[in-house]
Amino acid sequence: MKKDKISSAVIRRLPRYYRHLDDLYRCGTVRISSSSLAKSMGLTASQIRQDLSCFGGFGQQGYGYNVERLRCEVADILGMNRNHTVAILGAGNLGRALMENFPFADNGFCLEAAFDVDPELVGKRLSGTPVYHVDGLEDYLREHQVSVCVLTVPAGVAEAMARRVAACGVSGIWNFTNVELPQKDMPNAWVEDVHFADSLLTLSYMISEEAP
Amino acid sequence: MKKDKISSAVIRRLPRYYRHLDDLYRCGTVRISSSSLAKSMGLTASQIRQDLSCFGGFGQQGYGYNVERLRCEVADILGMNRNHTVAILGAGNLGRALMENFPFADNGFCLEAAFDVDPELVGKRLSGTPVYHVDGLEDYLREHQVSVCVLTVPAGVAEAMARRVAACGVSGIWNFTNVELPQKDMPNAWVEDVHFADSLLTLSYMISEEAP
DNA sequence: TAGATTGTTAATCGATTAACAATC
DNA sequence: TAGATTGTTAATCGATTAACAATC
Repeated sequence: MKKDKISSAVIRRLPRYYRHLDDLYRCGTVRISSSSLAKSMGLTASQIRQDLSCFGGFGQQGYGYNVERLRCEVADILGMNRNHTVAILGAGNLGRALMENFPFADNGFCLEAAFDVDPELVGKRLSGTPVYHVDGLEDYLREHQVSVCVLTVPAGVAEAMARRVAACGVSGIWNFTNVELPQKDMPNAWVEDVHFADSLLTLSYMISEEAP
Repeated sequence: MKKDKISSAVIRRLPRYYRHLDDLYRCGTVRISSSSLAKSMGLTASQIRQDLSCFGGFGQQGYGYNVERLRCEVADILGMNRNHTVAILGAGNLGRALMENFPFADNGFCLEAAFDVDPELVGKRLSGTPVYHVDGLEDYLREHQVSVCVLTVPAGVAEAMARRVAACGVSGIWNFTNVELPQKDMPNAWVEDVHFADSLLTLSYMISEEAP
């Protein structure tokens, strides 16, 4: 039975379901039961059935789930077929690493532009993506529908940039800076953080504490 | 009262506590109560007191917490003062972005070496860090105590590299590849994932679903 | 002392797991 | 049909919040 409000615990598991289903699909697996998927993912079958049932009944008694169908359903739930667009703010090492290596298209995003202040970069293309000067950011955002801005700018300008793009109606900010952008200060945009330091410190705790 | 087994929910909040305490410390704040820290972090005071009490009693009734002291305690809990060392596997864009921009030292890690196969890079230094050929990885790890290896290699070789370093006694693997490295297959090393795609897809779900 | 705030115990809430009727 | 497996309801477990005595 479809649920109204999905808990964030469930949402955070969806991309992993997608990844596993995509692997299975590429391997040619046709069907899978909740229990075998659970086994390969290190979850319980109950949890998988509960999670999926938040969005509808995608399985069949006695059979399990059709991999291709379920993969598509999860992709749809995640919004992978909505022609989302993305612009990168800050074409330093990290910004370029994402431009050159991250498969935006495979995740349903079209990378359309990058912005920087470096005159060496502005006007060029990096991996096919045009780099514009940050001064033209607002004009660009007015003229192009951008769903998500990637924040790979220096920490000092992170908050200002976030406010600028949020004010222009961008729906999401993918924040790679170490700066906290409180959701309450960005009333119009969702903020998703990738805090490298938090991740490394978690690992630091684990290795300091005990062996796995 | 010190607890034995700390839940991962608590552990994942510790780096954020550290970040906020460090900010307060740098601003010269001397003391803080659980309720004002809670307010600025968007948590409840109860939760903060519960979390901290897993590790000991760091506060004082009627006063609150001494910022400098609590910052040090959290740093200690996180293992930031253990002279951890780190080596980067894969000096592509992402590896270089980490080498040049990520403050390993501020997080208690000493960046000692990078490994790659590119003859253009091997033998050089990047941001002061020597780059060695991957062929010498095992020899290096035998002679140097490396706590954590950063996995910024192409997906195709990720699992093989992970096994190699785990076999050499590395305690942690900081995994930036999109490949899943099941903890059960790495019995000796903790794996901490930074899955860019999972993060972006979570954001994709949020912006597809509703405004914040 | 009076006021403030902790650490901890108890109550509540939510998420995970187990069980099972429905059914392919 | 018999066996398998779902979707869902109920039971359990764990995490968060509330309350309050202790005490600085």
